[in-house]
Formats: sequence, structure tokens, C-alpha cells
Amino acid sequence: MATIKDVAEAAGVSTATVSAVVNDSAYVSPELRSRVLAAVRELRYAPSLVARNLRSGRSQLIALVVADLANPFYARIVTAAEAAVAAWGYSLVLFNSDEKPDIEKRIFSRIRTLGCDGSVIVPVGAESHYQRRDFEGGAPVVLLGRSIGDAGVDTVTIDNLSAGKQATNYLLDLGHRDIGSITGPSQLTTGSGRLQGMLDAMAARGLAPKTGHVRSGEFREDTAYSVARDLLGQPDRPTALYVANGVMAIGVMRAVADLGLRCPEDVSIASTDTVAGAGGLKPRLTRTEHPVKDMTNEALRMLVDRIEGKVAEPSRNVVFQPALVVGESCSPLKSSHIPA
Amino acid sequence: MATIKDVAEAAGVSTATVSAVVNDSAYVSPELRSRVLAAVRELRYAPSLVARNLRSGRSQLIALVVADLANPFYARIVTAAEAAVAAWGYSLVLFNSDEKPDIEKRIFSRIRTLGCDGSVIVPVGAESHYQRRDFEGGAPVVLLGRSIGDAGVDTVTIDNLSAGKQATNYLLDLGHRDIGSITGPSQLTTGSGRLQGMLDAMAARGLAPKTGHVRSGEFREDTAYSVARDLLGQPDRPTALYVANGVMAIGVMRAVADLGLRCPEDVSIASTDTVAGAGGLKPRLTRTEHPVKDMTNEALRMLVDRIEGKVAEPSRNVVFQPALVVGESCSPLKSSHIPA
DNA sequence: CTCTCTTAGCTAATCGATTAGCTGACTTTT
DNA sequence: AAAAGTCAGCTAATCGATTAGCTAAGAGAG
Repeated sequence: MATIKDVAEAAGVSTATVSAVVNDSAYVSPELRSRVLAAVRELRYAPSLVARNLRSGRSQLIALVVADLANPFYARIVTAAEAAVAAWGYSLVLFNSDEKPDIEKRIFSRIRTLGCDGSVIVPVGAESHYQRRDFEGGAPVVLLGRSIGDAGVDTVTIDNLSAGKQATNYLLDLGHRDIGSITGPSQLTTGSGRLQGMLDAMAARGLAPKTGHVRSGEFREDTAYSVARDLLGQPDRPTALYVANGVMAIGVMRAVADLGLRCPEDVSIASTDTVAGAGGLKPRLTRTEHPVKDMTNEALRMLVDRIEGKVAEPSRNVVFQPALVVGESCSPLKSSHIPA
Repeated sequence: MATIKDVAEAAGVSTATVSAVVNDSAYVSPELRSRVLAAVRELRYAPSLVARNLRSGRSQLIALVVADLANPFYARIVTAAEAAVAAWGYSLVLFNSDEKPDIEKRIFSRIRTLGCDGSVIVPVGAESHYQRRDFEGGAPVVLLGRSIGDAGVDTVTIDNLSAGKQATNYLLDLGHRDIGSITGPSQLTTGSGRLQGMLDAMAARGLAPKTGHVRSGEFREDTAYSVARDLLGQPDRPTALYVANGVMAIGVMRAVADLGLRCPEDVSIASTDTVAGAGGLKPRLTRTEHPVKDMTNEALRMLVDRIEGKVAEPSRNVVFQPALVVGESCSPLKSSHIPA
């Protein structure tokens, strides 16, 4: 690789002049300018980002740390982030913390040594992990997707409460009163928040799920399957179910089919899904979806603002609203279901 | 960020000593060593990769360029690559060429200026794009997934011929003789290769598909749906179909259902799929799968070998074999199908 | 006691680019 | 004609780490 010195020598000028021509940062006479450009072409010179970075303290790199690359939700974040990062003129360095806080810690130090200009992180650790000191002296950070306690950093999250509310209200509007739920783990905000939203929606109409009609499916397909099978096999099964995520919805649909029930005729299913589609299920699911692309774009916009020093505020928290997407998995409550 | 100078000052030693301690590259007395380590911890010093880079000419970065991030196949490559790259002590810089040769070209120059130590590329351009001169003077490259003409670089590909053969042989072994195929675009090796394998397998038993029983589904679900619907709606429909990829298989299954046919009772379906599962279709598909993880690991092993100068050969081409995964979408030919 | 050998740790050059600040030629002003 | 001003282009410092080569102190030999 040719260096700026080679070019300077070939053109019979100083490196400063070459730099001025290449960056168009100072006036250079047409005579010298053309000699420099000729030498650049001749030697196929491309300025080394590494050297430029050392001087400027910038790396043009933005790190993205996701919790589980194999999960389609994060895969979509990666897709959106790559496009956004490229559009802002940076390159994307990708890390997978695999839901392990200790791996995440090692990644953080790696990001520091790489000199990344900033990072978008889907946090996996407990709140304590993200106290400001962890980022102190380092590059700006935006936390994406999962809400953790206020760590004094920018965050972009989803309104899980609203997701549960929207899906449940849809079922309520169809006339359902006996609604059950397959929930996620209560220690995750994605689990507890959505359930709380569902309960809030019902409470707003003076209702509450029957005892035993709210079960944890652990965000897992197999668990959701067995829990749903048990719940729907009972004589007083709910007429509708709110399922707190997409993989569980697949398990629930399987349970419905295996019990000889039909969806939506016998039971209405509404869910919250992080990504579109839930694997092309047969009756397309009525669900709330996360605006993954918008969220990711916003996270990167916030990050780039910080990197380029355009923001003064200490920390901003943007909350996105999920969107209700109506499929064919819900039907109005049939009169036969209405108790006498 | 603390620099090596700050640490040297704090510990009362020279920068050379700090470097020696940090890199364990020379003997340092326990006394000084501990003072240095204390200062490192105190100042949260992490050596700047940028500076180290400039000196060593290495960047510890490996670029991965995929053709379409939104495609689950490439998403799996990304997942496997991130893990492999991390295991080798590098970091992954991710690019999406979006199937566009001109974007790919820009990415190549970006990779050069970033000073990446090497790249794994899923090529999208025509052969001419990858002639050796494009990489000349640059870092080592391994082409992954798609085979292009011999460009003098290392490649890791899949045996598409074998994929078509294996799936078709399975159908033949079940007694099927009238087998049709929904193929991909013939200009792609993944399209033409798999079809050729299917034809070869039949020819090996003195058979050939009937006229009109081989149709192009363009690797698209909707096209595959309408083509399959047309093909299977005819009175002399084939008893079995070989579908050349996973998304098309979803379309075909939908067509089967919409025609009131049952799989595998009325028609057997075997496919080739790049990733596992094909979205959890109802009768699980019998298919050939790509060993994505193994392929990606091998590509990175080859790349790291080159980067670290362990290989002499001009170029190596590794071809992986697809694996047949038996599901429930194929059944033996029923006697009613056998012509009198 | 002097000379040589060893070696811990330091000084300073280096990687490639940017840029503050200087030089000297030329122009303008009085 | 001398002083002042302008500015194209150069010199050299700088970013942070590594490392060749040097220094000086201690050990061992004679």
C-alpha cells in the first residue's frame, strides 16, 4: 500500500500538500494539485484510516452488542443497524453477548480497545452492570430494547404495558370477557410489563382473569404448548388468550390444534410479537408488533448525535409504541359462550 | 481515555516498561510489574488498538460481507461468524451488499481503508468482479457460499448438485417415478445446480421428469405458490415434488392445502433448504440442509490461516456436502398411483 | 581491584496522516 | 523604496503504542 510520503515524493511536494489536496482542506495551485492527483492515481493511494484515526481520535466504528444473534428479533436489529450505520458513514462491529453478563463485560473492554466511536447495546446484565461508571471516560452508549433502571444513558425501549393493553383491548372489544394469558418470566420487563398491561386493560372495564387462567410460558414454545394444552383442556377454558410473545404463540397454536379446537372459532388468540410473521402460522396471528427498524434507526440517530456532540442533555429515553396488526386469529365472542 | 504515557507516569516507569508488562513481552521485575498493573487498574487503561494497529499493520478486524442480511440463511452465517471470529481473537465488521454489485464494490474499498486483516465474502457480482486484481495488495479473502469461477481465492461452497441428487434419490427410493420440480433461477448455481442434481438422479435410473413438470419458482414464495398450484391442479400431476429451497417450499405447501390435497398422502414433497426448519411447517419437511455453521467455521479457519501466514498453496476450494433430514412430507408411492 | 558479561529498564525512532506555525516570494500601501 | 500584508507551500510536532538499541548497575572471573 502506498503511503502519503510516496505520493509526496512522486509529485515532488510535501505531505502537507498531498493532505490538502486529498482532503480539499486548503488552497493548492492547479499546477501542484494536478501533479498530486496524478501521483495518487498512479500509486493507487488510499489514505489509511488507521493513521487518520490515531490523529483524530475517531475510529468510524460503531459497535452493536445484541443479546442473542440467533433470535430473529435481534437479527432484524442487526439488519436495520447495518443499514443505518452505513448511512451515517460508519462501519458496524458486531458482538453477541449470548445473554451472558460476563461475556458482555469482556465485549465492553474490547469495544474500548477498538476505540469504537460509540455503541448500541441490548443489555443483558442486571441494572448494576450499567451504572454510569462502566461507560465513564468511554464513548457514548445507547441502550436498546430492554429497559433497565435509569443508568444515566440514552435508551430506546418499547412500551410493553401498551403492548399488553392493545392486544387485550382488541379482545375485549370483540366481546370477550373471559380472557387468559400465557406470560413470559416475571423478572423480565417484557414478561411483567405485558402482563400488567393486560391486567390494566381488563381492570379498566372492571374485569380480571379467572384464577388459573394466567400461566407462565417462560417465553418458550414447548412450555407454552404444555401450559396452553392444560389450560384449554379444562371445561371452563377462557374464550380468548393473550400470548406474550411469538414463539409461545406457535406453541399455543399447536396445542389448540392438538386439542381438536379451532382458532378463531373456538378460541381467539392475540399475541405480542417482536418480529413480523411468527413463522407464517395458519390463521395469521392478530398481534402487536415492535417497530424494530424505527427503534434501531432512532437509537443510531441518538448515538451519532452524541458522537458528534450535538446533544447537551444528560440522557434521553425514547419509548416506542407497539402497533396492533390484525390477523385472522380472533373472532367476536359467540353468543353460545355468553353465560346465561 | 488513559494512554500508555499516563500509566507510565503514574507508575514512575517508562512507556516501554508498561508495554512490556501489558504484552508480557519482556522480563520486568515483580516490583515494577505490580506498580504498573496497579496504575493500569487505577486509570482503567486499555491499550488503543488504533495506535497498535498503525505500528503493527494489523487491525484485529475481520470483515464479513453478506448478500442479504434479512435472509435467515445469511443471518445464520453472521451468527456463526461472530462466534468464530471472537474465538480467534478478532472482531467482526459486518457489511450488507444487498445483492448489489456496486454497493459491494464500495464495501471493498471501505474494508481496505479500515485496514481489516481479512474478509469473508458472500459474492454477489458476476465472476469478473472477483478477479485477483481486486484483492491485490489487499488482505486475504475467502469466498463463502456461492461458487463463482476460479478467481484464485479460497472458497467454501456447498455441493448443490448433491443436494438435488440426495433429495431426489430419497423420493425415487420411496418408489416415486413421476417427480416434478420447482426450481430456482437458472442463472444461479443454487438454481441450476440443484436442478441438474435432480435430473442426474433420475437419469441414473433411466428416468426424466415429464414435460412441464419442471417449473421455475424463482426462489420466491408467491411464485412457487402459483406455479405449484398450476402444476398440481393438472390431472397428470406428479406424485412427488422436489422444491429447490425453503421459502418456495412454504408456498408449495400452501398450494397443496388450497387445492385440497394432503401431504404426504397425495403428494410427497422433498426440498433443499439453506436453514433448518422452514418455519415449522405442518408436516415437517424432508429436506437437505446446509451445514451453515461448519461452512462458516471452515471459512474463518482458512482466513485466519492465511492472515497468520500459515498457508502456502495459491488457493483452496472446500466443498461441503448437504445432509438429508427426513421429515414427514414424503410417503412411499401408493399402488393407486402406479399406472396399469 | 579491575575487567567483562549480563540485563532491567530507559530513550528515541517509527508507523501514516493531519495541522499549527513558519518561510519567503510577491503584492500593495504610503 | 521601504514597510506591511498576503498566502502557497513547507517543516515538524502530534496522536498512542511498539521496539531497536543504549545505559548503567550488579555479578562473577581473574
